Amino acid sequence: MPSRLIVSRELADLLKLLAHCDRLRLIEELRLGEKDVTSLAVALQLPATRVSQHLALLRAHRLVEERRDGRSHFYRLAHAHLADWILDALPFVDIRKRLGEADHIDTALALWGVPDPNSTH
Amino acid sequence: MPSRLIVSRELADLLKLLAHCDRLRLIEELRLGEKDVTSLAVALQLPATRVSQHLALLRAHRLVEERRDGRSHFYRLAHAHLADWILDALPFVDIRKRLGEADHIDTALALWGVPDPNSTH
DNA sequence: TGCAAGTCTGCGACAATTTGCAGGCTTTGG
DNA sequence: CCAAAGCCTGCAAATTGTCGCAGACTTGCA
Repeated sequence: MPSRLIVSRELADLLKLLAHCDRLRLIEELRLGEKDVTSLAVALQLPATRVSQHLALLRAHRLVEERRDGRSHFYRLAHAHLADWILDALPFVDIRKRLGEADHIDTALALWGVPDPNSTH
Repeated sequence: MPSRLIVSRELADLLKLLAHCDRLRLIEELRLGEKDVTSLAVALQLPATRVSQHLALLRAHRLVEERRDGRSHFYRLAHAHLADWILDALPFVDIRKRLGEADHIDTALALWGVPDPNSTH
């Protein structure tokens, strides 16, 4: 009955893959649809090589899918609601860090196209 | 507008914290209520020192809370549905790995007290 | 007071990740 | 066919994370 152990290892691998600032931003960037490497690099202000390396990791674990058109490589999320699941983790973020930055989070959610659950209008 | 960057970093820190087999098992072990360090060590078949170190990390990020009774330290989840959120990630696990282990996952979910969504009876 | 159970922290060796750079592959356009 | 654009991979240095061990701390009990 090493089932729990096996599942835990799978989950840990998945979380390890997601536990990087750049990769999270990539996933959120793909929330609304596919983009090519250069666009992603520009959007995230990162060297294209790094973006490519991160995408290779995500691709190896089947979290993103690739489509080639000409010399551009377009990526999209393999699971449409992965980005949603990630944002669901926000309530678990240590509150101390949010002090003085609380509205940054709402702003960020808005920037990512997520309706603000605290807003009543 | 570095808001997205800030939120991504917070989330990455959180995921990094969760991205470890032992810590995930600890969290799932605490799903149904508080337990002391020795019980956890026995349940997970790990040296108590290691369990303590992992718990210290989780505590530092406010994911678990401590209660001392006598010489035992009891831990409980700070967010009751953290364990549920983690299991929600199972659909994102690379399917290749699940081949030949598919029923391990259902078994594990059952062991963790989660109703099997694939079962209709 | 003294000792043992239960747990925590600091430290050092080992292992895994990250990151930039150099070079290679494929496609487009001349 | 050649050159440039766009992207990928391999490699090595630097950073970060892991894990066991030794020692310290607190509590319960004699």
